[in-house]
Amino acid sequence: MVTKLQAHRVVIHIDFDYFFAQVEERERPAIKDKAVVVCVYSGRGEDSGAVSTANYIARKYGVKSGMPIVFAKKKLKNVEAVFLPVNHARYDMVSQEMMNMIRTYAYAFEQVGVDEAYLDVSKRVDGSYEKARHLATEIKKEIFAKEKITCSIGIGPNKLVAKIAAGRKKPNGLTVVRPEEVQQFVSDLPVRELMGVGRKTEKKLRELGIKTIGQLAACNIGRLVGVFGNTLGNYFHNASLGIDETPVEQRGRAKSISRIVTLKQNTRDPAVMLKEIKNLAEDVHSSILEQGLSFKSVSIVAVMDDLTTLSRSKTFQNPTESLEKVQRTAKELLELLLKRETDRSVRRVGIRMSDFFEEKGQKQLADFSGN
DNA sequence: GTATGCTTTCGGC
DNA sequence: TTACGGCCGAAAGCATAC
Repeated sequence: MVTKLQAHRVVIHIDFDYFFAQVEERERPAIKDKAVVVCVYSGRGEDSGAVSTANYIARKYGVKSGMPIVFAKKKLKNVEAVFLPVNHARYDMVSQEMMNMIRTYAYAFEQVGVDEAYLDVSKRVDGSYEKARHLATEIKKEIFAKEKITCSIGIGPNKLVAKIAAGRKKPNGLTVVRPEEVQQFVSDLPVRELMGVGRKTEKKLRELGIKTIGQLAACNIGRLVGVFGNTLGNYFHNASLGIDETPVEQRGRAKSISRIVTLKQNTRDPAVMLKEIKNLAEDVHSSILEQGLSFKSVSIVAVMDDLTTLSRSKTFQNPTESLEKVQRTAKELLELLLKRETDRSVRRVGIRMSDFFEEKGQKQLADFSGN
């Protein structure tokens, strides 16, 4: 039998520090010493909406992502603070510049969202964690020199460990975890550090007496599968041991595109909702066509007054590009949803399209039409 | 039974 | 405790096909 000596991988995870707020700071030096809170305003009332990101000064006072804006204002009531609306177009531009710099360092590159990336640098550093540390320092230097943005970096033998490592020292941190240190490194950390463990899963695990990753590792795998199902149970078991074989690879195009808005006021009037949904549909539809795609599935979403989310969806027999078909389908789906929902009123509505197909002739058509 | 497809919900950032 | 965005991917749950 032929055996191949498999050297350990060396994976880098890069996380841009408090990204949206840092971009705002960079562009308005005057706010740098203040609490900066980047907000998603919902358009109902002065301060309705949620916090997207805050700088570390604001965090010191307990401001967190996802928190209602009014809550953040209370926390910062005796502090010099700046509240700004999100400017996604701006952050996307900065992100792209940064990602294009970073990707040149790696044999394999994977962007995650707007502010995170994985690099497989095994070849580049010849399996050496010392070289990887040096490389990471260089990357940080170049990013700061060219973009004036700091980031936190984690290095490990796989994506799981690299990501957790990046989160250990923030902002502007660098954490290296060598293969032989993995067990020791993860075992005392709270399970919350694992990707896929949020508030709900954390609670479920706590009810099983599991608080740390080490305790998770000690838990019988059958028990985990019993509680979380096959996929998640096995994932948790492997993750608790710092095992993750998933490759660093470029992500393809999005599998769904959606838009959602908060209504001016809660309503049960289908006409009001449909008007909004039709607008959103136009938006999503044009974005899909711009990418030369057709689609097969449409779903609508309603967030009720108690913040529970309901959805209805429909998949066509064949892919289509028709906006009219989307809007007609959305209307049917909305009626279907409201028929079953008699007491609560609706706070937010949205639309989501998925099941994309490449439209082969699209490019030429676009050229002829002058687009 | 297993594979596959569709709908709805969950959870992370 | 307050009051509450806008996305995304993927799992769960169920139905149908072979």
